[in-house]
Amino acid sequence: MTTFQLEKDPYFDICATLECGQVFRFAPIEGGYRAYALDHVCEVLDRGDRYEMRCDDEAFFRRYFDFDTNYADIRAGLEDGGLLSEAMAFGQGIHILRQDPIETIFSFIVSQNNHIPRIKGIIERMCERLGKDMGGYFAFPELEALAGAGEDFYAEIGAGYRAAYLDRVAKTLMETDMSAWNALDTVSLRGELMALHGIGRKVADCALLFGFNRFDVFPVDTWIKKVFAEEYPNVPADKMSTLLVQKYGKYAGFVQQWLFYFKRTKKTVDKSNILS
DNA sequence: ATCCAGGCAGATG
DNA sequence: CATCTGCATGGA
Repeated sequence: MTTFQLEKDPYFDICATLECGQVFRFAPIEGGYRAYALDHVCEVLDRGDRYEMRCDDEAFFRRYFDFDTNYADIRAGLEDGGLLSEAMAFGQGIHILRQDPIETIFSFIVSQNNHIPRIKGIIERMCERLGKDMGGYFAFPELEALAGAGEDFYAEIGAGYRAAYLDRVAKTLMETDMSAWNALDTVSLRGELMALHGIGRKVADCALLFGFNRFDVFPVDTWIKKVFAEEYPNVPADKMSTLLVQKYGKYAGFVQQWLFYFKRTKKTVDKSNILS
């Protein structure tokens, strides 16, 4: 275990970064969060003027949390003085994590037509039963373990109809040379992902954004559909996604994440206000 | 209880 | 090319 300190920055907030919906393996702890990625773990503790990072691999988590990207520059060209600016202020501390491609592929297959609490549970059970025991937590499973588990395993842990997708994608990827994928342009790489059974435009775009660091994408889910229902009436999700990439350009993925977090969280807040 | 969730594949106009 | 339907599960 190593520890390093991180001065507070207006454009990084651990809560917003983990809770915004891009990642499922984390948990709040006393004074901060514990985040898991592949076989690594990091505790992020709020010390007022700084974050204290306690982790097993400093270089891994400096990259994972995307501390080298200049968010002020990215934001500068995107402000619109309207809804987007409001969402950007709300999600001011979001960093797009640099997650593992395999972990994002399987996580977002699980996510389709599903609730976030259930998604977390299914992924957690995948790790508990197929991942390496790291002593206190479990690693995300190796592709070989995912491919050897069988469809019935995924059904047992509650994956529902996605069980067949998970099994088939794992087995297909075992036969796939993914090493050339990083050299592909975004559209070609999306094609490779969508060729996998159970991965459509939305899951592919999430993997591209969170697992392959492609920002010229705009995953369109039920929440984003609600945001743009008036601006793009009766436009199917995949076409809406293409239009939004054209509109927001090479940083469209950041815009998507701000709007998604804003819309989804605002709804929750509104509900609790009504109840209280 | 009924609806719905970070959608997808397959079938049908 | 566009639209429709079934799908497993469980939280709200």
